[in-house]
Order: sequence, then C-alpha cells, then structure tokens
Amino acid sequence: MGETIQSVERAAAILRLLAGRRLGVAELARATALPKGTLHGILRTLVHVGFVEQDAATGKYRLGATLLHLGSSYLDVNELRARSLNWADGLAGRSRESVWIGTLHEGQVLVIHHVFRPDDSMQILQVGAYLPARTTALGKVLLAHDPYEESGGDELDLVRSRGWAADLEELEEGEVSLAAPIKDPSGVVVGAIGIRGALERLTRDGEVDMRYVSYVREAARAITRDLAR
Amino acid sequence: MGETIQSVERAAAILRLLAGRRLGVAELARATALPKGTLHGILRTLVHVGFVEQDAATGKYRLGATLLHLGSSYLDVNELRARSLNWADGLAGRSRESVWIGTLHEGQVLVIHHVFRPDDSMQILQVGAYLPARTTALGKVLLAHDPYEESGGDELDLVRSRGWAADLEELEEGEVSLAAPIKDPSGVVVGAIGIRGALERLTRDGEVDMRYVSYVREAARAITRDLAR
DNA sequence: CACGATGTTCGACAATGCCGAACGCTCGGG
DNA sequence: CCCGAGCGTTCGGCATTGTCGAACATCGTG
Repeated sequence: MGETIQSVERAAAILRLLAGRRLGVAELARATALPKGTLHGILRTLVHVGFVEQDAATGKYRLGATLLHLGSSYLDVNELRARSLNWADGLAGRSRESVWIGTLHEGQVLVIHHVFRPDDSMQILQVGAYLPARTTALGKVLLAHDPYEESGGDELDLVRSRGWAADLEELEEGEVSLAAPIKDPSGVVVGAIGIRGALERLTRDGEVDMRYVSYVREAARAITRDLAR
Repeated sequence: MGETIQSVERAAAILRLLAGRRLGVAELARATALPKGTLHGILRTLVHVGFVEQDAATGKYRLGATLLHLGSSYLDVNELRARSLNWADGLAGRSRESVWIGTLHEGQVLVIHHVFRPDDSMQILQVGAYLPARTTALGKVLLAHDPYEESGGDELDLVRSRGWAADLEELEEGEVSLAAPIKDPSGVVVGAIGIRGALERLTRDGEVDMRYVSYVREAARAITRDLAR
C-alpha cells in the first residue's frame, strides 16, 4: 500500500479521540504529541465542515452533527443490514426477545441493527455501538469464523463446529445471549444475528433452551440465503 | 474565520458525496472537478483510517464502518438527546404514537432520537436521517425559531406565537405530525420534540386533537426545564 | 494580583501533497 | 477476436500547502 496523506490521517485520529467525549486543544496536543498550532488548524477545518463542534462556553471540541448523518448513511449502503431487516423483525416476533445484528470491526462487535424486545419500552438503541467480542454470543460467532484470528481456543472451536454460540451472564448478570453466523455467497462469515434476554426465559435447568437456538439459526440461514440471491 | 486545510476539506467533501451511495474515482472526479490522482490519494487515506471501504468486486468506494461508530458517539455527547430520552418514552406511552426529536442542521431536520410507536413492529429507525423542514411539524417549529431565518411567513409566525406546529398530510398521505420547541437555559430553541401518526387518530373533524398537542407541549416544557438544571 | 492554564494568531521555511501523464486492467461492441 | 473506451492505480517533479514554535489574548484560580 502506498503513501497516505498526513493531514487527513491526523484529522481522522482527532475524530477518533473525540468519540464520546469533549477535549480541548491542549488535551489533544498531549494525546497526539502534535503542536497546538497544527492541531488548531485541523480543528478549524473540521469545524468548518461540520464534523466537529466547539463548545461556546468552555472552548472544548466535540463531534459534530454531520457525522451522525454520515454514520447513518453507512447503514443505507450496507448490504447485510438491508437484507437482514425483515428477518430480524420476524425473529423478534417469534422469540419475543431483542434482536441484534453485528459485524466484527477493529476487534469488537459493531452493532448494525437492533430490534427492541416486543412490548417493552425503555430500551436504548445500540446501533453503532461496540460490544465486547469475547463475552457476547455475537462476538464469539464472529471470532470463531474470523480468518485473521488463529486458534481461538476450545470454546471457539466448538462454536465453529456446531454453528452457534451462547453467552451465559458473561456480559451482564442475569442476561443471556445467543447468536449464529451469516455468510456471504462465497461462504465467508460477514456478520452474526442473535437475541438477548433474561436468564430465566432463555434457559431451562441451567441449559440453553434449544427452541431459541433454532429460531436464531433459522434466521441466520434465511439471511445467508437472501444474500446469495 | 481563518484559513482551512485543503486536503481535509476535500476529504470531507468526498465523504459527503459518498453518503448513501457507491461512487468510483472517475465519478468523484467529475463531481469535484479534481484530478483522479489527487482523489485517489485522499481515498487511499480514508480507506486506511476506516472511513471509507472499497468494494472488492467493482472497485467503487462507499462509507466505512468507523463512521457509523463515530456518528453514534456524537449522540453520547449530545446534551439535548441525553436529557430527552426519558421524556420521549413518556410521551410515546401517553400518546401511543412514535416520538421524534430533531435539530436544525444545514437547513434540514436532523433526527437525533426516535421512539417507535408502542405495539407496532416493522418500523425503521430514523436516527441520523434528514427530514424536510417545511413539510414536517418538527421542521416548522425549528424554522420558526431559527435566528438566521428571517420572516418565515404567516404560518411560521403563527407557530412561533402559539408555541406548536402541525403538519397535516404534507409529508405523507394520511400522516399527521405535531411538534413543540425545546429551549436551552438562555431561551434559544435548540431542538424540537413531536409525534407522528395516522390522520384518523390525531385529528377530529379535520381539526388537530388538542389533547395530543398538550402531550407534546408538556414534554417539550419538561425537557426545557431539565436543560436548565 | 500574578500565575499558569487555556484557545488562538502569525510568518518563515521546506516538507508535503498536488497534479497530469502514463500504466495495467476489464469490459463490451464491432 | 480484437480494439478502444472506460476504469482504478502509479509515479515523479514542482510549488503550493500545511507545518511548526513562539508570541498573543483571555480566562480562572490560588
């Protein structure tokens, strides 16, 4: 791969540093080891294009509204997400649990779709959020089929051979998640779909209720077939 | 305002052009009137930082997954959205309609929160999407209080004086929306909250059902008070 | 009230990223 | 089957462009 443009790369680094918090020029200078003047020039440009906003009171910088729109535009083009929408709703209806679809991105699970549990309010939308890969069913499925991950251990081998994964209270107490892989036409795993819900609903006598596993695997296979068309 | 960094500004322009579609280097060259070589350098950098992905089959470029995460990170820092979450759920419960919160951005309504109508599946999430300003209740409220918009006409004057707006089938047939302004501690309108639903539910004899107007205005006042704390 | 922190401006220097032509490659029509 | 038009990509010379560090104004604080 060839050379890369310095200022653009620095601008991207700044945006990543600003993800989820407000930082000042001086704080950014310490984090990036760049002169304040240089940073200010990049920040001024980012403000000008709407990617960054400056707090009028404190002078600190935060991400801008344009990024929200660009991020949601990513979803519009995402093939996997477009094909999954209908099947995810169906899975939510059958299982009566919240449904999640994710992809592996920078070692974490990036949530690209999220259907709330039916008849249950007060849930916050997690699309665009990262979930840990090792303690969620989605993550286990994705790691087990990740070509760059070598020898993920016994658990991931099991996940790969039997075709689904479970997390039993590993991320949150009393919460269980199940997931299965989604493959593109060439057989490569490009994502995972799963459900998440209370321990007492998704398990029986400490074992995963296989009915829910079937629901999830059927949805995953349906999307996989859909992608092949 | 001082000078701005050329390459960063160009990179931002490319990202905006890529919003919602796939484009090739040649297409971008025509749209931006830049040499292909220059564009390629910027694109290579954007791919490197994950803001853009290249379709392996066609060679075309599309937005990358990193942007989805950055966009959702914007919401984490957004004060208005954080304070609105609870009140939006309450409004959805009372009105039994879908709830929307938006801000004016680049002349359009940027949706920063969206609660589905209770007991109704098959709705797609609109956070991050733009709505037209002139044909939605949210947009009318925001335009009516926009300091940069001068003399918005009789309808916007009415909206400003009575404190709420309605759209009667202006965006979609059979659909009605209502909205009221949210103000920051200094009195400036920073957003709007509203509901959207079927004509037959939100109106009586062709007139807006004032009970729903009350729900919406109460929610807006509650958030305004919340922001003052 | 002075100090240290902040965000901001500025100008000189040269490194940086721009440009345009040329390169392989893949299609599709003749 | 070949040719040409389109594509994405590479490359090196030139000068434009962005970098840098010191100096500035401003704020809050001990």
